[in-house]
Amino acid sequence: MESAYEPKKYESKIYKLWEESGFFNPDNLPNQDGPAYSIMIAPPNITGSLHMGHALENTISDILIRHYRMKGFKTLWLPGTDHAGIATQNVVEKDLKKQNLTRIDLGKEKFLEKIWEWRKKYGDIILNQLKQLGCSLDWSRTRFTMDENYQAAVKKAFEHYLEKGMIYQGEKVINWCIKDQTALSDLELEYVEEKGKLWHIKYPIKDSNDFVEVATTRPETMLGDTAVAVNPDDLRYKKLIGKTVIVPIINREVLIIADQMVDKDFGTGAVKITPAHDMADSDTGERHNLKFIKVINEVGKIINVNDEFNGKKIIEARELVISKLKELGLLVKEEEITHNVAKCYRCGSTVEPMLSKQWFLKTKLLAEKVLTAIEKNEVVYKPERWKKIAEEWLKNIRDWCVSRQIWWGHNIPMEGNSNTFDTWFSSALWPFATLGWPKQTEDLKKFYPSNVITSARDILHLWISRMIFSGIEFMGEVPFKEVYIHPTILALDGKRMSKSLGTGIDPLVLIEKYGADATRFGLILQINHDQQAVRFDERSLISSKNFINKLWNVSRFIQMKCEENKSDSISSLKPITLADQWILSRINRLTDSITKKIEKYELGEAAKELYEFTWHEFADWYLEISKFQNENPETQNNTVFILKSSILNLLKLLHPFIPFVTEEIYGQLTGLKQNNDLLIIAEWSKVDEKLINQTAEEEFEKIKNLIIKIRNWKMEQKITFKEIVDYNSESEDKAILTKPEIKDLIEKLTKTKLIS
RNA sequence: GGGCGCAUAGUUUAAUGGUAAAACGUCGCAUUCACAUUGCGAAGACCCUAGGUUCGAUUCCUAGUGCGCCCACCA
Repeated sequence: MESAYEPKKYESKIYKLWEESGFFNPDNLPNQDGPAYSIMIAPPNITGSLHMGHALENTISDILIRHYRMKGFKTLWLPGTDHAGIATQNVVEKDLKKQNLTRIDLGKEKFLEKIWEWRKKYGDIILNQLKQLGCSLDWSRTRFTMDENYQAAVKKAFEHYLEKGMIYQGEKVINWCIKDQTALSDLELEYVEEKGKLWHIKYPIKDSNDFVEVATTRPETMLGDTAVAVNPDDLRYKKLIGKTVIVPIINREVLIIADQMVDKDFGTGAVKITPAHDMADSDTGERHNLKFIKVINEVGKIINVNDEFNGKKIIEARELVISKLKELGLLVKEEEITHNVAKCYRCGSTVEPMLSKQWFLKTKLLAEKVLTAIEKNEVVYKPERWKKIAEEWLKNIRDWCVSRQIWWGHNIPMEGNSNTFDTWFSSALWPFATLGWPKQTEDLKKFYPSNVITSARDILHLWISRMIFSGIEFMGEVPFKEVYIHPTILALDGKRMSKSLGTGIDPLVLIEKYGADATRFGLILQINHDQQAVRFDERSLISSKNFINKLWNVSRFIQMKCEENKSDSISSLKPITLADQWILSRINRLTDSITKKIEKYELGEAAKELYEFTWHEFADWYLEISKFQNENPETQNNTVFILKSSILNLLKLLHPFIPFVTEEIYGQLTGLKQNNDLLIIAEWSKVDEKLINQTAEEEFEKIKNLIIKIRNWKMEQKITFKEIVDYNSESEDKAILTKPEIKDLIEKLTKTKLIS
């Protein structure tokens, strides 16, 4: 063993060893009778490359999987990727643009061919990156959301909903992305704060010289106005309710209606209603039976108005409306305003609400079933606060627009292939479609429901809630028992890590710099199971790298001692020193604590404890003491035995966190291997209650403190240890070290680093 | 507008109803020892502000401020 651990020398070799062993696959595990433990990966998009969120999330899952595997469970961690409709279509379109081509030029069939080619070439990059991180995923079960079987699952789900009358086609106001040419669901919007203008416009009241003043940020939509609404309790407008006003420019006569949705205090307190181009107005329109007049089309141009407006782009129409209003003297004022504008979560362009014929899934009953399951604790959220947030959304759920007008995706069966499903419609089936559903497979029986889903909070509704209702609907059972929402990784300044802002950190660069183990450990060290966000600090990875090197050298030392003393046939541990009792007690306590922490998702806490123990208890104290215990024939055998068993135990406890280096050490420590097997399937340590010894811990603590006092004293007085001893023996009455045993102990300690 | 989280050393984070711990950084000291990716030591914190509960608050409560995030039909 070299004196410094070099991750690059070992990591790929060890990963290969694991893959060849077959132990990532539950069917090859030695204990076939063990209970199942399964996790379905949150499938990364095929367009993606590994980011810090992935690195953290998958490290967490890998820790859990490795822990339970060692505990004898039949563990399955299933990998896969998501076809990611809009995202992928965008990427390939961009690629085509380099050759000055659009998807329209190619036509649907050719374009889809291109996407499949693209996916073949780049789609698995991210999975290979997970291998570099050390993830013990069962590659033999890798799934893709567009696989043949998965297509069957989506089809089956649609037919099921159709039969039950839960899915319907309807013309409703939906969010339309003009750039991507598709409908989007409510969850696929991002609200961005923007500076805009609020225009105050006078609408003349019919047969009078009076006006009603309305305010709008989108004046072009007045071309589709079919009412003006006021709050029924608004005294200013009470007498106007029921009167007719004339929408300027187009001179349409519309009614003034009363509706609670109007906020008296915003703008002028009177709202123009455009049912075909606003979500809220569409609801109002339905309540009051208003006409829906569509004036903006799918490509963002004006329709159904007149020759002057038809065919104009939204922004041109807006300018024209404003200038005409000015001419008419009906524009009261332009006000600067900051407001939230809905953007497409994929391309960032402004979303236009518009009337459109789409497929909708009725979600109310589905959501109610999820709420019941949550109430019955069939699915448990960790940390608990996410439960409330999930419930809030489920209680206020709206029907889900599941059709998309993009080409890349699952075809909607009834449609003669023109529309596709929302990517999330297929992702919602992930926990069982990956196991073979709708076929009743062995895997489905064994591994459904999974134990936990590990995820970022931003897809709590988009994905997790929808998986739960799909699971209940199709499998009759929640798809996972626990939802663990891990913290979000922020940049050091507390801002979001994002590629576009250039604040992202590439985990692969970190792996290159510090090794996969240090990257994993450094990440986990920074999190707290309860926390919402973490400011990523690279210094933690430096500490971790040093820690791993420390572990490496501790092992090297023990290996040396084992070679010096080959008698490992100790039948009893007597006589046993205080230090021996202490370390045995401590390591058993540690085993208990780490096991509990992992199972409660307290991984950061566990990592900190392992770091502290390995370095500052085992290495700093026991290893130093072992040096003189090793010189005494009476204590030598025990010491070597305890060193061996302790490091073995520590390697097991550390393995889920830093799998590569622990596996390598395990392999190198001659005589430590059990049945010549790999650490990945070594049996997780059991706590030996008999060895937990409170008294020994307290006694040892006293000696530690004494030694620390001596160190301090020595530093302050700037004298050597020899001078302390000499001073002591010269004058017994002035002695600092009165007890001869302590003097003796400290003399021994000079041979170590405890006092030097 | 509603909700959630956070606020502690220069920095990133712990813990705690009895004035606080670690890592990195800083400053000393050590060096043929498994490890300089090391060991030992030191300096460094009015624990965000204001009230309240309490014998006592950094910790519990309330309000405020700042930062981060989520939800919402502010047109």
